[in-house]
Amino acid sequence: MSLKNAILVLLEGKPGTGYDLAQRFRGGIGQFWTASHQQIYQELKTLGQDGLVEFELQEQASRPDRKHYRITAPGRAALKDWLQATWKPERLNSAALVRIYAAYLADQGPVLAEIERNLEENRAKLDEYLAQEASHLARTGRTSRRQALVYVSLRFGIRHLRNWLELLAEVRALLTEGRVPDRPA
Amino acid sequence: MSLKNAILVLLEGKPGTGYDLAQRFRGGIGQFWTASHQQIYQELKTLGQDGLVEFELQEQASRPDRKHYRITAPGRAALKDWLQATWKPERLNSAALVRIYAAYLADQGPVLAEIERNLEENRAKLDEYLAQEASHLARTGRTSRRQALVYVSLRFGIRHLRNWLELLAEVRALLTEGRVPDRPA
DNA sequence: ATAGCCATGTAACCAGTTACATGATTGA
DNA sequence: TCAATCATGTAACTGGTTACATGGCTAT
Repeated sequence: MSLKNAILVLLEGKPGTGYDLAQRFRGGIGQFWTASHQQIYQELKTLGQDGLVEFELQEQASRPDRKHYRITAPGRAALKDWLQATWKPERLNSAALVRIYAAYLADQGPVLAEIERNLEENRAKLDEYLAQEASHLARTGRTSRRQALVYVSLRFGIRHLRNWLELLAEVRALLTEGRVPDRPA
Repeated sequence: MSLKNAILVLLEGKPGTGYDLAQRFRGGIGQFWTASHQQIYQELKTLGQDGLVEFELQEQASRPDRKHYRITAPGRAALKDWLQATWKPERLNSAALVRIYAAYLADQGPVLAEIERNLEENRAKLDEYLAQEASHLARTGRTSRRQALVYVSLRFGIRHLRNWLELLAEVRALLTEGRVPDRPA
């Protein structure tokens, strides 16, 4: 249900091929929704059958022909309906958090190694996001509603990463030095 | 894969019926992993076939007999292996974030209504978590590694909720007053 | 040469949701 | 009397992952 709408959001922003969409799911909206190319091609097919998107064939020598998709009027309407519908409770399933929660059942070595790796990864991602934020703040002139929403979403992502980093640091301190935070979060 | 291990974690903590587990998935570990009773019963069946859990039938008059499950030695071993394995990248899929990201395509009314509802819900949940934190901090004496991990996980949950609340507040300010945050997150 | 990008897809499988089914007990 | 709690499950469906398949172009 939501993959469908995430695709419509992307195509509303800018038409493109399935391949393009797969790329775009790695940055921007990819913070909040991801999809593999297999899923995307499938979904585009159904969306096409339902008339919510349409494509133009661009023939190419030596490569598969490109299908350049764009959203249709019914597609826009469906998307708007979904955006205005009531949100249903989300389930967050994080294997990493389960592993941390139960880390007392494991040997420290391998767990700490994973934590280190994750700290690195998330620090790098945070730097990226911070750079994006800086470039937003450097922009002069009034911001469109759309840009503003992208920006507050980015802020959420930044704080989310910081939260993760803090968790990982606390877990590391706990496993290595036995230190437990003594003041409220 | 992870549902399986989440169940093993729960049973490691304390044996119980499928019904019990469904309850427990609402508090504590339920912050990070949720499952419906249908999933749980299915999974317990397969875990039983694989010898990772076993059950004792407790007959009851007038109600379905209870199957009291507990983890087995091979179950514990499998869980430990999983806890020590390398973490694979997680995909976070949040429909709510997609809706916010694309809210500029919708009428404000219904979106703001959902945001209000969500603010309420999350504030209530935050209060619960804060109460749990307070009761942890009030506890005297040394904490076991296990309790400490539960505690740092809880702290993560608290900060996560605060992050959500901040996002929702920023979106509301944006949609109602057109106010865009002007200082870094 | 070898890896990575471009560009599409199918098939088998695993995970999760929704709907259906039963039925006594307890408390408001 | 109505809703919630206890206690189990099946069946159909939808969503998502993994593996497989093709094949030229470009940069190192």
